Amino acid sequence: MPKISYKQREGRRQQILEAALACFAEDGFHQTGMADIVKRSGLSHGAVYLYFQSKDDLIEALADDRHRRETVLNSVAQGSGDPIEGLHALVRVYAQWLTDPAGEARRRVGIHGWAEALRNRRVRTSVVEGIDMPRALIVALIERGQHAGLIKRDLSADAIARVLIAIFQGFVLQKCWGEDVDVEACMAAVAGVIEGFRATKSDMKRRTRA
Amino acid sequence: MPKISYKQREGRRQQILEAALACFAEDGFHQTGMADIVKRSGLSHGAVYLYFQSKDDLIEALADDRHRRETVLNSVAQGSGDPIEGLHALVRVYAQWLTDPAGEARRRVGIHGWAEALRNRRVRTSVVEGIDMPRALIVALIERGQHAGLIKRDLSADAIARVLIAIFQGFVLQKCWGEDVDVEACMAAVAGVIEGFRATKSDMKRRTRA
Amino acid sequence: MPKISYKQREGRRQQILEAALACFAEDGFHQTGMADIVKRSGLSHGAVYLYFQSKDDLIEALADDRHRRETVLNSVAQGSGDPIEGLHALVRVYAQWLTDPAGEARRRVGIHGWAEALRNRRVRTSVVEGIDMPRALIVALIERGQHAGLIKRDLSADAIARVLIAIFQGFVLQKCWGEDVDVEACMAAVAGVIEGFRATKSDMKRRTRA
Amino acid sequence: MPKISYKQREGRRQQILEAALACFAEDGFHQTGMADIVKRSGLSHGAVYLYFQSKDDLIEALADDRHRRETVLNSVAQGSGDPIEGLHALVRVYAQWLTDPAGEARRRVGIHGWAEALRNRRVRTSVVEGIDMPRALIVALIERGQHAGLIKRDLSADAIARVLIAIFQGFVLQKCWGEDVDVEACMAAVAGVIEGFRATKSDMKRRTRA
DNA sequence: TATGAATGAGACTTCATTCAT
DNA sequence: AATGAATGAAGTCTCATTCAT
Repeated sequence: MPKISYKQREGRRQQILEAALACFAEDGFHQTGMADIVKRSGLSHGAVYLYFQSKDDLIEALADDRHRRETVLNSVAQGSGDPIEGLHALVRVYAQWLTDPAGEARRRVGIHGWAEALRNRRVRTSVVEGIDMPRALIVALIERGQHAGLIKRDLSADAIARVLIAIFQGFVLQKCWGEDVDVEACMAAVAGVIEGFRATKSDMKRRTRA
Repeated sequence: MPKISYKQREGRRQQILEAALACFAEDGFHQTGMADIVKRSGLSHGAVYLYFQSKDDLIEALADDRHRRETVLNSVAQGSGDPIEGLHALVRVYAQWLTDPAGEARRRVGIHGWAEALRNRRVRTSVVEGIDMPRALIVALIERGQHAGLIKRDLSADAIARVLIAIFQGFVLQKCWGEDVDVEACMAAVAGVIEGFRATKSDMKRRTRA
Repeated sequence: MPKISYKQREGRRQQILEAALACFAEDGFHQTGMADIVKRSGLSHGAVYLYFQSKDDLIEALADDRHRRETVLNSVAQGSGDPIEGLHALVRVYAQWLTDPAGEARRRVGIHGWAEALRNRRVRTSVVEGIDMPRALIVALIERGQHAGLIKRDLSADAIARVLIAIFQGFVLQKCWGEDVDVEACMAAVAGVIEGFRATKSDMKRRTRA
Repeated sequence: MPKISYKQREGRRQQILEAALACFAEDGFHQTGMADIVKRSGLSHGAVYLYFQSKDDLIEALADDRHRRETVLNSVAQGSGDPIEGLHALVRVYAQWLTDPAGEARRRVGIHGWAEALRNRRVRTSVVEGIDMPRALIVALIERGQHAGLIKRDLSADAIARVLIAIFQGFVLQKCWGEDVDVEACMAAVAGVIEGFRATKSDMKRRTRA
C-alpha cells in the first residue's frame, strides 16, 4: 500500500529531474554536486536517493528522458508524402526545437551528454540511439526520393542523413555557446542544402544514358 | 636566470600536455585526476605545478593549443582562386583532420572542450574563436563567389559558413562515438552540398529580372 | 485501554525480535540496518518503533531474552545430588545447547553480544549476569564437593567454575567460525577435565597430613 | 626515490595502527569512525588513506598484526622436552599475555575481531589461523605425550587442544568484561586440568590389559 | 628545480529515526 | 495502531593543491 499516489511520486521524480537538469545545464554532470541538486529540488538528500539510486542514475534518467522526447519529436514528421517535403518538415521540427527558449537547459545538458557519451556506455547508447532514430527516418525518405527519381542518386542516403543530423548538432553547439546565430537564415541555408539534393534534368539524362 | 634551458622547459611542458591530452581524451576533464596526469607524464606532482598553475590552467592550455593548431589548419586553404574550389579545398583539409588516426585523442578532447565551453569563459572564448576563424574564411570565399555570380545570392554567407562548420562538428561527434561513419561518402555529400550552392542559370536569370 | 490484545502485542514483539535475531546473526548489530529488520519482520518502520524505542533497545531486548533463556537452561541442572554428577549434567545441558542447530543464530548473536558488551553497559550487565548464574551454580556444586572430600581442595571453586564456563565460551566461538569441531570428543575431554578435579586418595592423605 | 625512509614510513603506519587499535578497542570496528582514528593518530584524513586503502584494510591489517604476534607467542613454547611441561609452558606464556596491562586494547580488539570473523572472510581466516597455530602445537605435544605413555590415551588430542584454547578464549572475554578474575587461581586450575590429563598408574594397567 | 608526502574541504551515499496521514 | 516517505547528520573516501626537503 503506497503512502503516496503514483501521480505524487511521479511529480517528485520530475521535481528532482528538473532540478538536476538545471544544475547539469549550468555546470555539467561532474561539476554539479548532489548538494546542488538537493538544494535546487527543495527536497532533502535522503529524498533524492529515494527516487534515484545514484548521481549516475540521475544522469542516465535524463539521458533516457531526452531519448523519449526525441522519439516524440521524430514521430511528428514521419509519414509525409513527398520525400523532399518530408525532409523540409523534419528540419522545421528540429529548427523549432532548436529555438525553443524553454529547451535551452535541455540542449546544454545534451552537449554535456555528448561528452559523457565518450566514457559512459549507457549514455552513449542512449545518445547514439537518439541520432539513429532520425537517421533511419531520413534515410527512408531519401531512398524513397531516389527511387522516385526526385533525389540525386549519386549520393549515399546514409551520408546525406548524417550531414543533415550533423548540421543540427553543430547548430546546437553554436547556439549554446552564445554565438549570434541567425537561425532563420541558417534554416534557409539548410533548405537550400536539401533543394541541392533534388535531382535535376541533367541528372535524369545522365541516368538515362548510364 | 633560468636554471634550465628554454628548450628543456618547453619539452617538459609538452610532455605534460601530451599526458593530459591522453587522460582527458579517455575520461574527460573532470573525471581525470591530476594524479593520472602526473603518472602518465612520468613527472611529479610538484613538477606539473611548476609548469601549470592548476588543472584549469592545463585545460585552458590545451584549448589554446587546439586554437593554435586550427589557425595553422585554416591558413592552409586560404588564398585559393576559385571560391567554390576554395570551399572544396577547405573541406578536404578538414576531412583529412577528421580521419587522421593520430588526432583521435585531440578530437575527443575537443568534444569535452565543447561541453566545458558552456561553463568556462576562457575555454568558450578559445572554442568560439576556433570556429570564427574558418567562418570568416568561408564567409569571405562565399561573398567573393556571390559577387562573381558563382554562388547563389539568396543565401546568407554567414549561414552557409555556419552550416559547413556545423557539418564538421557533427561529424566529429558521430565518429568519436564509434559510429560507423563512411567518411568518403559523407565528404561526397558535403561536396554535393557545396555544389548545391553554386548559382544556376535560373538563378542568374532571376537575378537579372530582379 | 489497549487497542490490541496483549497476546497480539506480544506476538508482534516476537516477530520483530526474531527478524532482528536473524539479521544480527548474519551481519552483526552495527552492519544490520533497521531497514533489514523491518523487511524481514514483514512490518513497517513505524511498527517496529512502536514496540522498540531504538535499535539499541532491540539489541538490549535480545540480550535480555538470552539472559532469560539461560536462566531456564541453568535451572535444569540445579538440584542434583552428587556434585561431580551435577557438573557432568550441567555440561550435558550446555553441550546440547551448543549443538542444537536451531540455536545457531542465537549463538552467533551471542558472540556479537560479547563484543557489544565491551561498549554497552546494559548489554555487558546482561552478559555478565548470564555467566554469573552458572558460575554460582558451579561454585556451589564444587564447594559442596570439596566439603564432602570428593573434589580437590587445592583449587579455587571460582577458578574451576570460570574454567568450565570459559571452555563453553571458546567452543561457541570455534563452532560458529565453522571450525570442524568434534563436539563428542570435546565433551569427552571436558568430562575428563571434570574427573580430573575429583579428589584422589593421595589428595586425601595430603589433606590429612596437612 | 621515496621522499621518506622506510623507517619513517613504517613509523607512520604504526602510528595509525595504534590509533586504530585504541579506537577499535573502545568502540568496536563499526562504531569507530575514520574521523576518530584520524583525530587520534594526529594525522590528516588523507594521510591515513595514504597508508591504508580503506577502513576494512585497517581492520585486516590489525588482524594480520595480531596473527603475526601470535606466531611469535607460539614460537616461544615450541621445542620443550617433556610434553606436559610444554603444555604448562604454553599456558604460562598465554597467562602472561592475558595479564599484560599493555595488551588490554589488543585483547579487546581481539574480541571485536571474533565477532567480525563471523561476517568477514578475511578476518575469519586470520582468526582461525591464529588458533590453528597453537592447536597444532598442543596436538603435537599431546600426541608425543600419549605415545610416551605420559598422557591419557582415551582422549582425542585435538579435543584437548580445543579445550585448552577455549579456556583462554573464555578468559579473555571474562577479563575484558571487567570481571574480577583471579588469574593466579585460574592458572592453577588450568595447571590442574593439564595434570588431570596425565596418565595414572591405573591408565597404564588398563592399557596393558587392553 | 624537483619531489612526493601531506592536507582538508568536499564528494557521494546511508540510515536511524520521525511524523503526517 | 500502523504506514512509509521524508529527514539530515554522519559516514567513508577522493583529490587539487601545497611545501618541507
